[in-house]
Amino acid sequence: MAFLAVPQPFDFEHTTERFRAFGPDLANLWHDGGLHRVVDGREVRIEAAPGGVDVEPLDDEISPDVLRLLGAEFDLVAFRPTEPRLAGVVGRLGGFRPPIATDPFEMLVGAITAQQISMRAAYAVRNRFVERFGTRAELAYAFPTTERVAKLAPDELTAVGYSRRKAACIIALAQSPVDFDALAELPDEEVKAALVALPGIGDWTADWFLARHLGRPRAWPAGDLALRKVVSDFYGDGRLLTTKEVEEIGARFDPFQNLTAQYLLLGHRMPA
DNA sequence: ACCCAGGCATTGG
DNA sequence: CCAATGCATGGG
Repeated sequence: MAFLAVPQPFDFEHTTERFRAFGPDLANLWHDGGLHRVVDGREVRIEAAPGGVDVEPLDDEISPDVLRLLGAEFDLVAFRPTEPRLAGVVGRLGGFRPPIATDPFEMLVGAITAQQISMRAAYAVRNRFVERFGTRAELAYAFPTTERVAKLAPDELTAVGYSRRKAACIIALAQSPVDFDALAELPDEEVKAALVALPGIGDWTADWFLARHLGRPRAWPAGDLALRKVVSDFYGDGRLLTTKEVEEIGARFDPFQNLTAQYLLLGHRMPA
């Protein structure tokens, strides 16, 4: 068990809430007070420690992924909103670092899975997918690889609960030659344009890719139903604001739209 | 038995 | 730009 320092402020429980909130996630498995994930073929356990986390095993291959997973790259020191409603949430959830989804394929498949259906339903479907086509290490599963998924037949995905359209899109994504390393070098709008050109990926999925995989500060998934609800509740007039209205409201949080969205959503899941 | 859930693609105003 | 449609599962 080796100690890994995480930039302060940092709250392990708030940061890992996502991996407990919607039921278990077999690829990011909460077990007995710690988070288990397969990194480079090895299962890693992460648990809370003063000033950071204890990690087992830990080496130079693993630590960058763990730090990204714990949202170390976000600038929480600069994120000091003055707007009262948001400031209240940030004060209450201090040290929350939005987790980065380190693997782009896993992130996009997870997002496609969650399109339109409830998070509970999405987790159930995705876990069946991970269990059937992934590789179990000890407790956690390595997410299914693009190579494996590229060879699947649509029926194998509908069998675990995907719609025919989602099944086709996930297989097409696995077969597509998209270069995620190259994408990561592009500005937000160009990343979005490249992703939205792929079947089954729209504004919502591309925005969450910017937010949760690339950690782009200005990512703002204005079409997200849960975000629309929180923003409507805080800044609206009683009705559910449209995507376009939420998009416009995002400007007042510039350049911290991503942190704002994730704090608002966590605040919504963890009421005062 | 419905209805809604952290959408998308398509068609048609 | 907006409205309507079908899709799959899980929870209320």
